[in-house]
Amino acid sequence: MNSFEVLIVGARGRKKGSDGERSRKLMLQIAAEEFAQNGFYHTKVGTIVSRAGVSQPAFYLYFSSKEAIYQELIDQFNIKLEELVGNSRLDSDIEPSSLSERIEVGLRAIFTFFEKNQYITKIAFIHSDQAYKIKEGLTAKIEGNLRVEQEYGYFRADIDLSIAAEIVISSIERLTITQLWTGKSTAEDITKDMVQIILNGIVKK
Amino acid sequence: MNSFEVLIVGARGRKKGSDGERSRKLMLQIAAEEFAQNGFYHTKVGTIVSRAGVSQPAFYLYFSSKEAIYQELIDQFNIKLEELVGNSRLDSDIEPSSLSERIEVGLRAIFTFFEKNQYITKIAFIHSDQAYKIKEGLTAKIEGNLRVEQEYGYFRADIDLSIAAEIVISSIERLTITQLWTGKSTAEDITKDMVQIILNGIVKK
Amino acid sequence: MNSFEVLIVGARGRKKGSDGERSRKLMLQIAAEEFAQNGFYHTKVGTIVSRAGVSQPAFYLYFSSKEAIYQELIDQFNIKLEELVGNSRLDSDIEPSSLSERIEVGLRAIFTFFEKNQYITKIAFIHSDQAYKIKEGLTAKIEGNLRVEQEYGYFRADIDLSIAAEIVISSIERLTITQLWTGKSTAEDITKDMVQIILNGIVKK
Amino acid sequence: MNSFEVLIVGARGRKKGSDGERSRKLMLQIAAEEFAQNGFYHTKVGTIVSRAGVSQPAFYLYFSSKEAIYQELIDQFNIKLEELVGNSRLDSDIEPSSLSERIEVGLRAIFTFFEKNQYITKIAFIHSDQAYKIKEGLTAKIEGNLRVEQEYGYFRADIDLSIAAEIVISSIERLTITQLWTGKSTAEDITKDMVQIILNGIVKK
DNA sequence: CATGAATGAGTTTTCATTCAT
DNA sequence: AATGAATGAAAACTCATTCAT
Repeated sequence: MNSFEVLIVGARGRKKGSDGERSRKLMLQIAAEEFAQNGFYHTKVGTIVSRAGVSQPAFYLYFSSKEAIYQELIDQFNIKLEELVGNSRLDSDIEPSSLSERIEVGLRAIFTFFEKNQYITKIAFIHSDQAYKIKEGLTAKIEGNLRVEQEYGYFRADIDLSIAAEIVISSIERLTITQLWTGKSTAEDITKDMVQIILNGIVKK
Repeated sequence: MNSFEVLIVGARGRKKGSDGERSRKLMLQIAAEEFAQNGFYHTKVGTIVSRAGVSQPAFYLYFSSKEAIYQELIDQFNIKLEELVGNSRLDSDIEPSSLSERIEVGLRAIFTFFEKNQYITKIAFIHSDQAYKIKEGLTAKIEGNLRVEQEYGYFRADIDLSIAAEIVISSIERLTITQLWTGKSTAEDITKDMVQIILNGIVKK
Repeated sequence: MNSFEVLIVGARGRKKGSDGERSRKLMLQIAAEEFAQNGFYHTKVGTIVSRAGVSQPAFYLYFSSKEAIYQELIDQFNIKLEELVGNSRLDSDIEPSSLSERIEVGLRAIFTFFEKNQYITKIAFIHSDQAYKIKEGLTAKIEGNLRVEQEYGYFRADIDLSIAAEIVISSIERLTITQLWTGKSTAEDITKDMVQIILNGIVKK
Repeated sequence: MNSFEVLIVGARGRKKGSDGERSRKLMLQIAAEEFAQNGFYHTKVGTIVSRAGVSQPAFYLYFSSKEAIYQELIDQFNIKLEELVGNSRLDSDIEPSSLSERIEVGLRAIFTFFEKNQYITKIAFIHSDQAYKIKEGLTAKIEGNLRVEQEYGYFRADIDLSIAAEIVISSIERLTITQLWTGKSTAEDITKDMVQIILNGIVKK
């Protein structure tokens, strides 16, 4: 930045990066909403910028393409998800709490996360092309956790844990959509019901 | 008509399934493949017609719009699904066969159906806007069936059957995609594993 | 027509030209209605044939193009109009009837003609590109008639008869549309009112 | 900005009438000409933009559709016509000038207006679907004016003024087309001739 | 006489993206 | 940091017309 530019910026009294960063954040936010509600193709760059009150070129100042902003939202989701599940290391040192309680902790965390991040979850986890990969990763994680429990002898040995993990992940997805996001049920209740069924089954013993 | 023409006509089968009907069927078939593989927006009418070896206007001879042919494929799925589950009346007179066997019958039928109708299932059941409604209907059906079993005392009374039904439907969807369509597993095996887990849970008793 | 064709026709038992001629007439009729009501561009060949219950190629069996059938309707109008005004030779041998009566005869004939031939009048006289020419011809005719009367000393010498003729022709057109075709007035009444005004003016003397 | 650029900008008039506005005006102008000369259907958006030296999308930057720009021209005509006739309030206090002079003033104004606004007059007043309505409005206005004169005793009481108004309006239209726009006659002369005939008729007294 | 099937040649419209300033 | 103005490239759709039978 040469002295001339400094003068300009000084004259306009900009806090460094402030205005631009605000536009950028705003567009991301609006894009999340639009993509989540209308999907990638029905979301127009024009809609995003006009809702953000900026011009079309402003969009390309911050995002290289429509794909890019979409991807950025997916990345956002991935990072947050990583923060969530990366930490939940249910490995070897299993706590003394009851089995279902332990599992509920993780499940509830996911539901709560999906509840709080509805837009990007919808985009990344439900609709994007990468949803398959993301779910695959999460499934592997869950399968890993289940395997630990199995090795500890909590679970039956004749269960195909990859199938079990798929059931868990798909149930999370669907219950999030049909129960959580519709307000029909809370993260707490869904978690309880789900764990109950998956751990013990539905058959009367 | 000389003998050569006779051959041609014979080869083309002019009589059975008029030319028009053949073009129509062909386009539907190609469209199913394209929509399933590339989605609605990436599927171009131009691709469908060129693969079908006809001109663009020919498309509009048989379908009023791109949306219309898409919807027709969804309707096709819905009709076939209705034929499948409409008949599976798990009514009062429950047979003496074992519980899991009974349930497996229905589940296997669905997996087999999804296996045989991969394209339209992908379109209608996985990707279309109406997928939500379709699943809702199927979920209700499953919940109804479960409720009958519950009334017969086979299932625990404290289970939320709507949640159970959601778990079933979402598991079917996911396992179809990850196991069945990838060839990782057969309808038979998936059914067995799924029923095992959902009926009895994964916990060692 | 060779003997083979004769056989075919004979076999089908067709009265010569009957069927085809009927289709042709029917299409002309429908076309007249459609063109009059919706104009040239909004009238589709497809609409004409489907209303006539025939196939598209049948149209081209009788008319070489959409333009051609349109032109044929205009020609129809022109022929009929010619029959009408060609005869009305108000030349030298002027009858002893009163001036206005003489003029009314011609005018009433035109209004009645337009009333009976609404569709082709609308097409040829109001909307077609040739309307200008047709009106020009009719205007010249009227001017000719007026000139005869003028020479006989019935009309003022300082009147520009070409302007007068234009006023007559345009009034006929407009009153046909707004009074006659809407049913607001009859040919008889319009004629009287019009002649009254144009002969004597509206000023109180 | 160097002195050359200054020249250019000056030449292009960047400040006054922004570039966009200029493109818009230009397209409106060209469209008026095209629609007037070739009609709605033979006028292609492609012709307008290529004559304006811009790309097709530029058209849609300023007009939502081909219909829209057509309508805008009609609106333009209506507004201008309203300015013209809205003011011409022939109210109670009729001036001492002669009757024909009074009427000539209004008529001449219309002819002059049509002469100066040939394109939009052709479009809106002659060819558009709304021409009928527009003429209806103008006819009512004229009839109103005539009625005032009639009440003042200038006109005969036995005249159907709605018919008279129709004659006036249709004559204006026709004489505009055949005399004014062809250059055969001037607004001044046509007005005189028309008023003469309509006020006093063509009969020698 | 008649048609089922098909198409050439447009035409409007859309949208992400960029240029010049 | 920002934008007014513009566009390349496609896409869906239409319709008069014709071919083969």
